[in-house]
Amino acid sequence: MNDKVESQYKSTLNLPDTEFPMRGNLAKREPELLARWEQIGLYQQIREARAGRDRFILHDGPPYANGTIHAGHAVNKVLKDIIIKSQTLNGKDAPYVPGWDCHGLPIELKVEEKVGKVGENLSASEFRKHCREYAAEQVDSQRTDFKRLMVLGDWENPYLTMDFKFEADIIRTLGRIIDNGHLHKGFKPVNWCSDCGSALAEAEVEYQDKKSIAIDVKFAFAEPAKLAQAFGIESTLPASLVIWTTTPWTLPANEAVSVHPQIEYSLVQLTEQQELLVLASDLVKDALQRYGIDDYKVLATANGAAFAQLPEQNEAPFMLLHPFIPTADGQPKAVPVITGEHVTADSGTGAVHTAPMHGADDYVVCNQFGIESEQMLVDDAGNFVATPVLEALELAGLSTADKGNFRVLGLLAEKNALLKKEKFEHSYPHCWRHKTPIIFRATPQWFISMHQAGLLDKAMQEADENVSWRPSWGKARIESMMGNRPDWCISRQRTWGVPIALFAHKQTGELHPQTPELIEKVALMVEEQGIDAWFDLDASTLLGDDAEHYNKVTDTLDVWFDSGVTHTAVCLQRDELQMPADLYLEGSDQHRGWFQSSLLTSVAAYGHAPYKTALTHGFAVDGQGRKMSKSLGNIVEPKAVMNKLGGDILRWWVADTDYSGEMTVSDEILKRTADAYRRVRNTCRFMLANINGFNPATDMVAGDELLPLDAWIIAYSRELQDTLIAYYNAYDFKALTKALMNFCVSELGAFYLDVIKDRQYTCKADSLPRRSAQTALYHILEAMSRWIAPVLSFTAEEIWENLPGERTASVMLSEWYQDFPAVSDETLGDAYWRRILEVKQAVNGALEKARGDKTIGASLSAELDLYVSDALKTELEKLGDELRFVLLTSEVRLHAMADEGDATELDGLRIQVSASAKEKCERCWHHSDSVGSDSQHPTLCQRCVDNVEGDGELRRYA
RNA sequence: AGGUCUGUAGCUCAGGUGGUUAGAGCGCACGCCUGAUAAGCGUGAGGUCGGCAGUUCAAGUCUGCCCAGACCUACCA
Repeated sequence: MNDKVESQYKSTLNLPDTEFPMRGNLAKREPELLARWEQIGLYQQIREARAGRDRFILHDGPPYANGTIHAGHAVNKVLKDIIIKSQTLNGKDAPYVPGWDCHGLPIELKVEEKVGKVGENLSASEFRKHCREYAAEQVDSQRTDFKRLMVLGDWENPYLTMDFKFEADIIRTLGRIIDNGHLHKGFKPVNWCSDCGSALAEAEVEYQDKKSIAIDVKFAFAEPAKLAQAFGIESTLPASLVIWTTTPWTLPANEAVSVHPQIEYSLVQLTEQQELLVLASDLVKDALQRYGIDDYKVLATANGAAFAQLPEQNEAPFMLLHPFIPTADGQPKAVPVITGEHVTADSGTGAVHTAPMHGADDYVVCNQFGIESEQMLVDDAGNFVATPVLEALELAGLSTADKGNFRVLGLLAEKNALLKKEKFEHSYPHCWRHKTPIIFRATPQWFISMHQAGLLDKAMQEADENVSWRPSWGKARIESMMGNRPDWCISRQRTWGVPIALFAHKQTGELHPQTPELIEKVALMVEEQGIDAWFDLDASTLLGDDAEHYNKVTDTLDVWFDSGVTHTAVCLQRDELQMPADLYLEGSDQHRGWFQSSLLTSVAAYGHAPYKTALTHGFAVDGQGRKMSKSLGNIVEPKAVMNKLGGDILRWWVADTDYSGEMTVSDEILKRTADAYRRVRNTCRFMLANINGFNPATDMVAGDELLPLDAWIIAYSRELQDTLIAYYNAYDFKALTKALMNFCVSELGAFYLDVIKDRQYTCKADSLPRRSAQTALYHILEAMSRWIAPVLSFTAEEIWENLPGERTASVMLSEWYQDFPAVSDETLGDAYWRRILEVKQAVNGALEKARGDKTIGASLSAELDLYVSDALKTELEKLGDELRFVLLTSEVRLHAMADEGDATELDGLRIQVSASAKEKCERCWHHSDSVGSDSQHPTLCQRCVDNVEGDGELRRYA
């Protein structure tokens, strides 16, 4: 307290007082609030309170049930929560049912680490049990962290894609999509183990060194002269494109040769052989050396695009003759030269033998050019099948692993197409169980066709016409992605997934004629026992004698299908939800993911989109805008922020940041965020401290009795509320936080609160001047606690608890504040006070100058002489004697404009500041002639005497 | 490599249809107050509007190119 003696009159003041602490101590106290929410069943109470009201359905996209939550999770959940809470305050019934995506490979990998692989250490069924347990643990762990973010939802009843009922509904939805004619059976290359006789998942493949035979093979151009022209020269010599491969056995399945459009190729003339070869320019030297040819010359060069088909072209400019596969009429089979981005000039020849049945890249590139193989030439055991052509070539029945491979080499040699053959050791995929090399082999896979029943067209139409994409570029994004996508391959060769519960005829591959009924039967079983019901099922149980003719499909569904059908398994199943949902809200990556899988499955099953609006947010990145990564060490973990700064700080950050692009987080940003939070908090605290002793039931001042300044701030607040609600409804939270902040700083901090302090502290406790201001503060707090509730969920509740009067158990059980008193003052309205603020600003400038001169210190030690225009004078006189309270000075004298004082930024205003020579009142600190006029209180001014023991001073304006 | 998006003071953000010295809040510096005090009030200093070129009498705002970053394409949720 320094050496100053505390005034004996201090006890006669009404100083601010509140239990509401200056510092939030959020990390410690937020969990206490969460416990209380849980204890009173807040989420359920809100449901009951909003039962029957208009609904707002934000449907939760399921995060994957693996790993601790990161900033991206936090952003997503908090944004959802802000929307849910603001809609709840709108009076809507806005349930939030969180969910998790539980099947799939990442969980399989985690479980494998723990218990080993299926078939080695345990059965598939046991493995699935472990997966289920693991996923449940992950859900629990993530749920705890999500709740800690103060996200309100039905956490005790979330949806899990591994719930038996959910699994059954996935199968039912698949059935519906099949009924609508979208299912299609096709071929696609997968990892295939000839020993297992089955496809392997990526996780079942391990890489080991393998010795292969690498060969360089000539593919002769059908029209060599034309080729020479493409290189800009004339020649009639035979010409070949040379490919290099380590899998000779795939050559019978060749359908094309790929070159890179931008790589340069050389046309090389072999002097001795009198023929031309096309090789990537960078590889000419190596290749010819490999072939033992040193007598050659490069005739010309050209980019691949000059002699190969581009995706936008309808036909290939050049065809090659397959070295040994004939067509039906005995002529060599012709295959096109195409361009592919997968081609490199790092090794080989720069031209890639392309067999869509045996390579992933090959399949993709052939798809692009509409090239399809008619038949799979290799059987389940890895042997060539017996087609007439292969029989004639003596390939039929030979194993691709050895004899078949050698026979291909022989054929090439016979046809003089083999330039080189050598041993080649490389890393090659092997079956994890048999430790044998695998092959790429196209197998039957299930697809959802984009075209056969018009799915793509309808989905595009829905996206275009019936969904609002926000930001608007989301529409172009998803349309472009869907437009380019191939048929959706929904088959996976996995253990932990929902089965494609179908029976396919052993010979024809046709689905069983009773498929719809069978699917429902299976679904009922899965509903009881989970997906194991299918895997354990003996086909004869359902098919009877038919079983011998049908294969039970054991592929699992792509997990995107699982999460894609939440519209059915969740929105249609839960009474509190509905479909289509009002809003899906996910990261921008989900245009390719969930937004799309949901749209496609919904359109396929029901013919319409599952959401009315798709809102997107960006990714959390570091202060420099770079993605977070372990190696950069720039990861911001929600948990750490939570434990250090608190959830409300993190939530304010989410709200304050423009989520339409990348969202930057760093220590500095969070520090600024915490600063902003403290400002809002302290403003509320000051208001709470100043309604100390105010009982709204008995002390509230009626609208028409309020002092004009108080009426103004109430009217201002009411208008601000409309603005804030509009921001919430537009999901523009950064505008909201800025508006809130500005209100606290400008209208309140720098003006209203500063001005009313004198009245609050010095007037009689129960006087009209004080009660009027308290009435205003009370209304503002009632409104403010709701304004901030969707964002600052903890702090809002804290204010709520500290407000006087009967109220609900949580601010979230209320709606936007509607009990502002009707106030209207035409003469002293908003325009008037804005004018006063301009004057105050000019006065501040003058006071600051006087302070610099050491003329004054505190503004109450100053007196003002204002030289003003007639118009301004009329305005200022409206406040009479109380102008000094607004300007926070001891005295203000108004004069007609004259050449006195200093000019200000305002035209009609000149100001003279002087230090008051009058006595300072010990109690109110104003300087006044009246100090000492009462002998009982020699250190007080007259109005303080009135306030201490008289009837109290009168205030009419401020 | 391609597609989409983003780039305004140290930080977070405003800046309809191009038009005076580019704004706000925070932070920072300085000052005041000590009856909001690990607070509050005031004043002030900070910007090549990512860069370059162009259209125009005039561009942060239109066009092109470039740079940096993010997301998506290699079936991975």
